[in-house]
Amino acid sequence: MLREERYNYIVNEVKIRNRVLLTDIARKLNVSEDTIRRDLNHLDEQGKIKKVHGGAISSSFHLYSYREDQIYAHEHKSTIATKAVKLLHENCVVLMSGGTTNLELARLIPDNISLTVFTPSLPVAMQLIAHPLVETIFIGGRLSKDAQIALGGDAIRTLSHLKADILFMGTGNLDLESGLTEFDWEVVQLKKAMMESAKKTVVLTISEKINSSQRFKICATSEVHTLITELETSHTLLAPFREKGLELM
Amino acid sequence: MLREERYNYIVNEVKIRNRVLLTDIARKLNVSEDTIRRDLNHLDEQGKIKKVHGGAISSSFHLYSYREDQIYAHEHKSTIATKAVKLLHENCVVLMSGGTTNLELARLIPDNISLTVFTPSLPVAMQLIAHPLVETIFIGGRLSKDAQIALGGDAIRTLSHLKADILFMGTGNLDLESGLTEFDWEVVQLKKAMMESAKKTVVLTISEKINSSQRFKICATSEVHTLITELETSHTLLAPFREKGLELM
DNA sequence: GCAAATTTTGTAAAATCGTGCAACTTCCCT
DNA sequence: AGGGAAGTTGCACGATTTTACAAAATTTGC
Repeated sequence: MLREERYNYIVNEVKIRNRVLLTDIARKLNVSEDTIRRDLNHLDEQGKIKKVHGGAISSSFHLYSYREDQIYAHEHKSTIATKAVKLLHENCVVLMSGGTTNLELARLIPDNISLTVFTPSLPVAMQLIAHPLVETIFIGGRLSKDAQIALGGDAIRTLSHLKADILFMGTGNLDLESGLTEFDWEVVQLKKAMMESAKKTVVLTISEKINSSQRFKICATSEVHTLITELETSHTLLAPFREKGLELM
Repeated sequence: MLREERYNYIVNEVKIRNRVLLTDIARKLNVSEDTIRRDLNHLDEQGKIKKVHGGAISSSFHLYSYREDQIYAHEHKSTIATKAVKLLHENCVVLMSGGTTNLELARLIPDNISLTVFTPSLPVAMQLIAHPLVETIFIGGRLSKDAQIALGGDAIRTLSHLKADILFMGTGNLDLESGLTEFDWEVVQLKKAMMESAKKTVVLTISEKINSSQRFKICATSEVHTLITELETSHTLLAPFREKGLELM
C-alpha cells in the first residue's frame, strides 16, 4: 500500500465520518500506529484534516454536523453491518437510508460484488463511490444539515418511481407495539416512501433502540421483513419479534 | 518490449487502478526496476501520471500534490472564489457545478448570508451543509466515480424544473472560437442543462484553461455572462473576451 | 493525583531512489 | 555494408526515505 493511498483513505474517512481514531486506521490498513501518526501530521500540515489527540477530525468541523450517536456503539454497528452484507447478491438493486450503521455497511461491501445502490444519504454516497463496481444513484432533494440526507418532496417523488429488491433501513426506534418510530417528521415521510419502494425491508439497529419509541410512526413492526441487531438470534429480547414473523440475524 | 509500449501500459494501468507499484510493473514487464523508475519519472514530467514513493498514482487525483504549480493553482482558485463571493446577495437562488474552484467558493461563503443553493456535486454539497444559513438542494442522479457529481437523465430532468438567479460553472476550457468545452460528453450534457436553468452564467476558471479547448462543446463564448479568473481585468489575455461582451472580474 | 492512553523522540532495519558506468541496440551518415 | 553517434538498459553503490519498535514524556479521564 502506497503512502498516497493511505492519505487518500484517511482524508476520505474524515470527510465522511467527521472523525477517525488513529488506532482504527492503523488496524484497518495494517500498518503501525506510528506510520498513521506521521500521515495525520502530514495531512494536518496540508490542511486536509485537523489532527487531535487520538485521531483526527474534519478541518471544517462544525457543531451542526456533530451527532452524539456517530461515535457511539461503533463495535455493534460493525457487527450488524457484517451480518447485513450477507443479504447482498450480485446485481441486485439496493436502497439504503442514512445513519452510521448503513455507512458501515457501505464500507463493508466486498470489492468483487456488483450492485446498484440508491441512497439519499450524503456520507453513504461518498462511501459508495469509492467502491469499484457499485453503481450509485443519489436520491436528490433538500439536504438536512444534521442527518446529512436528502428530504422533502423531491426525494419522495424520486422514490415513487423506484422498486428496489431490498431496503436497508438504519437507525430508528423499534417497539413491538408502537412499531418503527422516528423523532423527525420529515424523516418519517422519507422512510415511509423508501419502504414502499422496496420489496423487502431490513431494519438495522443496535439493541438499545429496541423497545423504545419516538414521536412519529413509520410503520408497524409486522411490516418489517428482517431485523438485524448485534445480538444472537436466540436472545430473549428478540423472541417477541420472531413470534411476530420477523426474520432475525 | 518497446519503451512506448511500456509507457502505454503504465498510463493505462494507472488510469484503470488509480495506482501502480513500481516493483509490480517491473516484474510484469520483465525489465529492471531502474527502467521503470525512469519511465515513471518521464511520464510524471509529461504530466501523464504522478510519481510517488514506491510507484505512481493518477495525476487527475492531485488532491495531495506537493508540486508547486498546483499549489499555485490552489492560490488562484482561492482568488477566483473570493471574487465570486461578491456576486452573492441575500436570499438569491444559486446553482453550482462541481470542481475544486466551486468547492473553494462553497467554503468561502460568509456565515451571515442566507442562500438557496442547488448542486449536483457531492463535495460541494458536503461543504454547503456545514454552512448555518445556506439551504442546500442536491440534484440527484447517477454518481460519477471520478468527478463525484450526479450525471444522467435524472439530474437533467431535475434541472429542467428550475430557474436559478445565477450559475457558477467550474472548470472547463474556454476559447474565443471554440467556446466553452469539456472532455466528457455526459458532463457537457449536464452543464448545458445547468445553463438553461439559470438566468446568468458565471464561469470560474484559472487562466491556464483560457485559449484551450476540449473535445465537446458546451456553448459559445457569447452565452457566458461573466468570466472570473485570477488575473486583473486589464490583462491582455482577457481583452478579446471583454470585446465579446463578457463582464470580467 | 494516579493509571491508562497517547505522543514524542531516538534508533535501526528495510525499502526506495539517484547516479555513474559499461554493455547493448538503434539510427544515421557515408 | 560499416562505423560512429545517440539513446537505452541493467547493475552497483551510496544516499535518502520510510517504517517499526522501544523508551521517555505528555495528555486524558476518573
